Amino acid sequence: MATTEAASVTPEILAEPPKEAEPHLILVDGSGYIFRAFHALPPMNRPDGTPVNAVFGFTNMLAQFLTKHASSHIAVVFDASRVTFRNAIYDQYKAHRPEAPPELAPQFGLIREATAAFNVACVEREGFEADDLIAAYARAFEGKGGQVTIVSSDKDLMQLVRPGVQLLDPIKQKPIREPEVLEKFGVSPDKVVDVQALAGDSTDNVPGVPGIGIKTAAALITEYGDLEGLLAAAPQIKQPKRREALIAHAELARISKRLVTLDAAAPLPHPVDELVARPPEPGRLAGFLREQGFRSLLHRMGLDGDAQPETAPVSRPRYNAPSPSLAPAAPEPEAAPAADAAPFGGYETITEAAALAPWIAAAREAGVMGLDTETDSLDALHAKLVGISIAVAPGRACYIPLGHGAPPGNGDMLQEAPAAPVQMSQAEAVAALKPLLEDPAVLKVLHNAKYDLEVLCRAENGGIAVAPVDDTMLISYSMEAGRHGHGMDELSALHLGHQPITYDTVTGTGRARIPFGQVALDKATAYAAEDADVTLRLWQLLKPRLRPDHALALYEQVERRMVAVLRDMELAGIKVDGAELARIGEDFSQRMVELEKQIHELAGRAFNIGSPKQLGEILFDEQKLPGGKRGKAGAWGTDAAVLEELATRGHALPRRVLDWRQLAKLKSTYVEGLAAQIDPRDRRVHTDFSMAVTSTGRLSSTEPNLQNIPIRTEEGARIRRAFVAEPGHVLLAADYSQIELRLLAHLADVPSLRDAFAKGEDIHSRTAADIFGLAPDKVDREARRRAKTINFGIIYGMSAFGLASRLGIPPAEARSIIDAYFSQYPGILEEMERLKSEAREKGYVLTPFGRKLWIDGIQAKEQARRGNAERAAINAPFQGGAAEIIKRAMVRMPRALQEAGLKARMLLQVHDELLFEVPEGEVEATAECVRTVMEGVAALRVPLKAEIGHGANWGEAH
DNA sequence: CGTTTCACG
DNA sequence: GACGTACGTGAAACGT
Repeated sequence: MATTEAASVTPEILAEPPKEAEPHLILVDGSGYIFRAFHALPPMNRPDGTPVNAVFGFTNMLAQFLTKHASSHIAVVFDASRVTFRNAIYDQYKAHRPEAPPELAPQFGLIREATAAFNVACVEREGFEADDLIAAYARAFEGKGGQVTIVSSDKDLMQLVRPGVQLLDPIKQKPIREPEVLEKFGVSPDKVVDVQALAGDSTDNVPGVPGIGIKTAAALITEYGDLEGLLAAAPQIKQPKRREALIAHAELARISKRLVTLDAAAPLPHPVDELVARPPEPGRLAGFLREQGFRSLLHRMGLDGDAQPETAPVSRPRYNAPSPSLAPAAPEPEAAPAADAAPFGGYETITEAAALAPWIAAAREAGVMGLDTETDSLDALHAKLVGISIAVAPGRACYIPLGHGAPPGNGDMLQEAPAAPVQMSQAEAVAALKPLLEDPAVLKVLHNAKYDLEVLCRAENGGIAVAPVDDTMLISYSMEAGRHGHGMDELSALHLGHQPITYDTVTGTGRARIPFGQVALDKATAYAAEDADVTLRLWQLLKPRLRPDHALALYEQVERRMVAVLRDMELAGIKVDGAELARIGEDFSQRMVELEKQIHELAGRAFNIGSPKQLGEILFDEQKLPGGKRGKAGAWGTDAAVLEELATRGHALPRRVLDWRQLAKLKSTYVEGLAAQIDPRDRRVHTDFSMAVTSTGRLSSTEPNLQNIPIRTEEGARIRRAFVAEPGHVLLAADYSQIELRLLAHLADVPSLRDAFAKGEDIHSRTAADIFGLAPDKVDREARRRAKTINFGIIYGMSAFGLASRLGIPPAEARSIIDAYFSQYPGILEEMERLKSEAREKGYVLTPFGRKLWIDGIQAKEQARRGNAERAAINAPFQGGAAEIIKRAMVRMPRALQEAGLKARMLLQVHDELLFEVPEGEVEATAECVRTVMEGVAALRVPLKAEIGHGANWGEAH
C-alpha cells in the first residue's frame, strides 16, 4: 500500500531551503496528480467520513518532494474551470469527460488547503488549463536563465521538454527528458504537437486524423518535417487510405494541433517572483495534518511532539444514520413517476426490524420490487451474503446490511480499532424477508437473477427460494442481443441516462480491494440500494417493450425459465478426478522437457518456445525457412497452420514445436487450470454460465470454461476422461446431430437435403453426390471431405478464397465448386442474399424462432469490417437457431425427468450437447426421456436427431 | 493491457 | 487499387 511505501520525510523541510547555485522552479501539475492519486490509492476516509485518499497521496508527495528536491521556486498549478479557450476552437474538446466521482469532489478543496498549509503558491486561472499555465511559467522562468522541473506524467506536457525543462513522474519518481519523449512519441519534443495533431487523443476528444495512430504519425512527421509539410505533400503519399484520410481531414488535423499546443503566452496569475519557496509554518501545517487524521505524516515530520489527546478524532464514524420513516402512502405502480423522474440517491440503511417492516409492506402493496444482494465473492457458490437491497418505487430503495464488519484499520485515519456496525442479524432479516421473497403475489425484479438466486437458495444464506422473478438483463438480451452489452451499468447509462456508482469505486481494486462486507455502511448503501433502484427502473422501462418487440414469448418461455435450470446445473457441478489430472500433467511435463531439448538443439540455441516472437525469429530470421509472413505488428506469424505447412515440407523443428505447444496448452489451461478450480468440498468443478454475452443467443461458460474441454486429439481425450461420474452413476451425453445443417435445409428449404435428413442418410455424402454429379455409391472419402468443408463453410458465409485455403486448392477451383453448390441448391444462395440485405436494412436478422440478433458493423464503410458483419449475419440464424433449440430442450428437461420418475441431473451444456449424471440403473430410461425431449422440441421441415451415449467418464460417453 | 495462440461448438 | 478472407466463444502466456 502506498502509505507504507512512502519514503520518510525528515524535519529538514521545515528549515530554510538550501540556496541553490542556479534558480530552479518546480511546477506541480496538481490536477493531473489528483486524478492519479485518487485512482491509485485505496479509499481512505477521515473520521467524519470525508474521503481523503487523493489528499493523502498529494500531501505525502508534496512533503517528500520538498525534502528531496529543494528548489528556489515552487508552485502547484490547478485547472480552474472545465471551459477553456479550446472549447471555442472545438466544441467536442474533453466533451465526454465524466463529472468527477462523488468521492473525489470534496477532495479538490482540501488539496488546495494542503498546498497552502505547506506555504506553497497555488496557481490557477479561469479559461486556462493547468498545462497552459505550466507552459507559460516554464517559459517565463527559463527567460531568467533558470531550470524548470514539471512534476507530472501527463503526456501533453512532453512538448515542453527541452534542455532547461524536464518532467518528473511523481509516482514512478522517474525523470522524463528527451529520450523518454522520443520513446513515447517517436519524435523529439518540438515535434510532439505535430504527432498529437495526427494521432489525436481519445481521452481528451482530440480528433486527429482517423486511422492514424502514434506510430504512423511519428513516421510521417519524421519524413515530412512537420504537419504543414506533410499536409502539403499528402497527395503524393503512396498508401491510398492514408492519403485520402490526410486530404479529407487536413483541417481536423490543424484544429487538433491548436488543441494540443499549450499556450505559453497565457497570462501569469502571479509574477514569477511570488513563487519563491518559503518554509512552511509548523503550526498551520500540523493543524492541517491533524484535521485530516494523517498521524504518520505528522510523526514523520516531527510535528507530533506532545502527547495530543485533543488530536484524537472527536467522533467515531456514524454507522446508524437517522432513518426517516417511510411515507405512509403506499407506492402506486400505475401512477409511479417516469423511470427517470425521481432522483437517484438518498437511500435508507436498515438496521432493525422495525425499520424494515414498512418497506416490506410497501413492496406487498406495489406487487413488484427491485432486489439485489451483496456478497463477499463473485463466485455464487462460495459467496456469503453481506446485505440485501430492495426498491419499492423509483428513488425509494434501502439497503439491509447483514454481514458487515469493521472497515479496514488504517493507522493514519482512525485512532482505535472500530467495532462492527450495528445491524440486523441474518436470521432476523431472513425471517422478515423470506415470506416476501417467496410470495407469489410479489414480483421480484433482479439483474442477472441467476447469481442472486444461487446465493439466496443456499442454506447458509437463508435458503430462500425467490419467486416469481423477472430479470432485466435477460429482458434486454431477449430484445437486443449483439447490439450492446447487458450489464446494469451499461443499461442504466443507455436507458436511464444515469451512471451508477461502480463496484470498484466502493471496494477499490487490485491489492487495495476490500471485501464488500468491510465497506462502510453509508457507501455500501449508496451503491447497493442504487442497484435495486436502477433494476426496478429498467424493468419499468424495458418490460413493456417485450410484447411490441415480439420478444415476450422468447423471454418468458425460454430465457426466464433457463435461470433456474442453469442455477441447478451450476450448483450440481461435475466431478473431476484430480489425481488423474496430476498424472496427466506429470506425463506432459516429461514429454515437454524432452521436446524442449530437441527443439533447442535443432534451433542451435536455447530460446523461449512459448514466445511466438522468439520462435518467429528462430524460424524465419535465423533458419531462413521459406513461407514466413509478418502480421500487422511486424512479427512473424507462427500459428499452427504456418507450422503445419513447414512440417509437411519436411522440417523437423516446426513439428516438434507443434507437439510442444499442444502439451503446453493442455497442461496450463486444462491440467493446471482445471485442477485449481476443483471445489474441495465436493471435488467437483462448478462453471458459471453467462446468459447474455454472446451475439447469437448461445450460452458461454467461464471459471472454468467447460465448453471447450479437449476431445480432438488423444492427449486431449485423456483430459476429458478425467471428468467422471459419482460411484453408482454414469455420465450420459446427448448430442444434436448436424443441427446447424438441419436448420440450413429447413430455412433455405432445400429439397435434396431435406430428403437426405428425412431418410437418415449421411448429409455430406449427399452433398458430394449433388455438387460433383456422382452416383451415391461413387462418393469417395475425398469428395465427402470436400463436401463437408463446403457445407460448414456455407454456414459461416465463406468466400472462394477461404474454401481454397481450407481445401488447399486454387481459388478458381474453389470458385467452381461453390458455383456448383449454389446451382444445385439455389435456395441457399437466395437465403444468404436475403440475410445480408435483411441485416443491412434492419440492422438485425431473425432466428427461425423469431429472436432478433443485431449485427454490429453491417453499415460500416470499411469493406473489411462490413464483410465480417455480412458473414456474421449469415451465420447468426444458424448458430442462434441451434442455441434456441437446445435451450427449449433444457427448460423442458427437469420436468420431463421428474415426471418419468428419473433421478438424472443435467450437468453441462456444450452448444449442441447436454451432459447428464445418471444412476446406473436408469440409463436406458433416461436416454429415452432425453431423446424424446430433444427431438420433440421443434417441428422443422427436417427431423431433429439426438445421438446418445454413456460411460464412466465424459470421454466414454461419446 | 493488447496480442497471439489455441481449446471447443 | 489494396486489403482481407469462415462464425461464435474463453483462457493462458508473452511482452510492452
